[in-house]
This record gives sequence, structure tokens and C-alpha cells, in this order.
Amino acid sequence: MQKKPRNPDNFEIELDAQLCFAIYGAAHAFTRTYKPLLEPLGLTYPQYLVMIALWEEDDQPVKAIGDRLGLDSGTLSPLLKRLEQSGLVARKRDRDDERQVRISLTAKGGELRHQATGVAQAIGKAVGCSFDEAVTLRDELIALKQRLIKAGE
Amino acid sequence: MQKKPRNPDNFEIELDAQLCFAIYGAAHAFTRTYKPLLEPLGLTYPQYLVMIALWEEDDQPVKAIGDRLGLDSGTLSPLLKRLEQSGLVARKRDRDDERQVRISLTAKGGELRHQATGVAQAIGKAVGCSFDEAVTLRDELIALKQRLIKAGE
DNA sequence: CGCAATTCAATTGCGCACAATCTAATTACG
DNA sequence: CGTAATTAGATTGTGCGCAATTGAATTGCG
Repeated sequence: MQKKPRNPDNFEIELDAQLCFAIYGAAHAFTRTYKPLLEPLGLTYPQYLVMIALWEEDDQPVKAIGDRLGLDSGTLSPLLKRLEQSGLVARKRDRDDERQVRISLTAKGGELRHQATGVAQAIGKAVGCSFDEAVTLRDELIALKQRLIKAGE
Repeated sequence: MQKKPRNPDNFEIELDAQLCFAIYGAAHAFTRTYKPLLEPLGLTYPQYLVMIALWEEDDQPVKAIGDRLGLDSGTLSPLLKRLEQSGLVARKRDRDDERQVRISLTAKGGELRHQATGVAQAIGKAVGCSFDEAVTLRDELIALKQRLIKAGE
């Protein structure tokens, strides 16, 4: 894969686009790998992320979950309603600040954590690289994300 | 960031989940970075990917574009209709195999390529890492994607 | 105190992403 | 040859992801 100078009359995908495309593809590959593992739990991948956030710390406001996952209320409101309908979480207004809706795990939602342990193991196997490699890649991606966010002010 | 053995009664996000989450976040950061750059061109990011594919090789069947980008007809059909309505591409049945719909650039679609040169430059700047770093990261991601796909048979 | 600005969540609208299903065209095979 | 299997694309339905708007609650400031 050689790098040629940009030539508007002889277009090639630039490295930046290749990198972006590689991330795009890897992200989709991840969600596709998670899908069959999460299906028995009745969760989609973004719902699983929300459950992880709640397993780490129960009874959080929507805003806190959104900050953690980088999602806004337009995404979370319907998603949380579906989790509520599945009987995994409860939604109640904070008494001290009635603007906030606090999300808490139901007994069923808390127990799902045990069924989910197999998921991480299966993913670890599918990732198929060493611990150190995974750490490095994770940190590079986090750094890249930070630079992109910073570049966008 | 220390690694502790898995303990179902004291849950922590596993490295695999952290890696997945990092990719998820980086992918979103990329699309957010592209968004304001592509807006003046009247393109979304997936539409931009399709245009790149067509700038590389004009007059492709939907299937070929889908294979290139990892998208199916359920995603591409409406997307291509929008590109057609924007006057950037034309859709016509292949005469030799009427199952296929060939997508070709209009004059307007071809010219858009010149306006798009600034996009890659801006992304390159936002990515903010060296050429070698970007190459390495790209290749690691491609390898990871391949392993994930392979693990899913 | 009282009004303006801010914050939080919900809602609306648009555009992917993908499974499942459908139709039409082509190819394979007995 | 003719039927079955395959292939291409479109359609439908569900669920994100995000911008923009709304409405209610809270905070800040004169």
C-alpha cells in the first residue's frame, strides 16, 4: 500500500479515510459479534452498555449514563423505556431535583449480570489477541478519540 | 488500570468490553468530525463512503458497493435513492442481467470530488497523528475486524 | 424577591443498520 | 426442457444516533 501525493484528477482513498473506514468496519464487526451473544439475554448492544453502566453503579440519572456512554436523551429515552418494558430497570423522578429521572436496576436487571458473564468471555475469545495488544489498541483508540473531539473544539 | 480476576459478585468492565467501547467511541467521534465537513457538500458520512467508492470506480452494481462497504440492500437502496434525488448518481438496470442495478455518477456527482478534497485534509489534521501511527492503527483494526469476522464463522 | 438563563428529560424528524420477507431474473441440474 | 435453487434488489419493521424543539424545574443575578 503505497502513499502517493494527493492528485484531484487521480483520486485514491486517503489514509485518513482508510483509518476511518477501518474503525467503522471494526465497530460493526464488534456489534455483529455481540448480537448473537446478547440475543438470549434479550438485549441489544447499546442496551447492554447501559446495563454495564448500571451494574457498575446503580441508580444513576439519565444524564450520567449519557455522559458515560456518549449518548443523548434522544437516544436514551426510548432505549430506557424499552429496558423498563423488559422489566430490567425502573425509572423514577429524583425527589430533590425533579428535572432528573433516576434509572435503577430491578431484581431481574440485577440478576441478568450473572447470565452476562459468558458474553465477555466469548468476546475475549473472538478478539483473539493478547492482553497487552488489547490494552495498547484500546489506549490508541481512546487517544485518537480525544484528538478528534479536541479538533472539533 | 489493573486487571483483576473475574468476580461475578464484584463486576468490573472487562478489557474486551473496554476495547469494544473504545472502538464504539472512536467511530462515533469520527462521524461527528466528518459531519460538519460533509454538510456543505450535502452528504452524510455513509453517502460520502458510497461516493468515494464511485469516484474510485464508476458504474458499479449495488451489490459491489455493498460488498465494498459492508452494507446490504436494506441500507443501500434508500441511501442510493437519496443520492439520486440529490442529482449525484443515476440508477439503471443492467441490460445483460436485469437483476442488477448499476449506479453511475452524474456530471454533478463527478464534480463533487473536487469539492471533497478539503474534507480529507481536514480529517487528516483532526486525526493528528503521524503517518506511521495511522498506518499501524489502521492495520491493527483491520486485523481485529478479520478475527471478529472469523470468530463468528 | 423576581425574572432570565440554564439544565434535564422527552419528543419529533431524518438517516442509517440490519433481519426478514418478497419479487423478479438467472443459473443449475435432472 | 423445465423445475429447483440461487442471486439481486426492494420493502418492511425495529432500534439506534443525533439535531432541534419543547416543557418543566432549578439556578443565577440584579
